[in-house]
Amino acid sequence: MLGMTFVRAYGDGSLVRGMIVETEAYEDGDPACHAYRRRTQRNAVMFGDPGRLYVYQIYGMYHCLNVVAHPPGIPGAVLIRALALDRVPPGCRDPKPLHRLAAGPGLLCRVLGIGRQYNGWPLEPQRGESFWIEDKPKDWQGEWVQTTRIGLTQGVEIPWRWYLRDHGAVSRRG
DNA sequence: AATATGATGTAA
DNA sequence: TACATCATATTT
Repeated sequence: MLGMTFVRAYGDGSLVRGMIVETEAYEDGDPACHAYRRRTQRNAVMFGDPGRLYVYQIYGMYHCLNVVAHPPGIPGAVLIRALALDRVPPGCRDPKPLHRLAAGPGLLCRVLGIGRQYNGWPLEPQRGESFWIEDKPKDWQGEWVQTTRIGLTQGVEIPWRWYLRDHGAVSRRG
């Protein structure tokens, strides 16, 4: 998904695009995955159709955005950790430079107004508010770096974080 | 530059 | 009790 573009369409028809510059992956059998133990109300979307949004709240004040990645019945998702936005989203009051506005999973949800109301939403254009992902150009080139995931206490050693090398919108390097 | 802490809701 | 975070404060 690195290099692809996540698009947020608002009810008034305006769009904000963000190139995906940092991701993490979570799957069945992975102790850091919310679906590690069993299906619950919170993680149910991860057991459903791929290409839907899995949005959860974390630490009481942030949300994180994932894309369901496996066939129905097999939990797994990709956490979008950072986006390089093409413009300042409507209503944004964060004074940081554009390339830092979505540099982190909690930040990108906050600045794009993504909360649990979008849990389970399909990734496809539709009337009103919607979300989709656009492929990268055919000639697109980018070098990525693979590391361990951030903020975990379980599955710490699994190297399932990727980010675009030298991109300013990455939340942190290393 | 690295480390600590508080804000805060909800799932396990 | 722990947590897929972030901003701010404090210590190296």
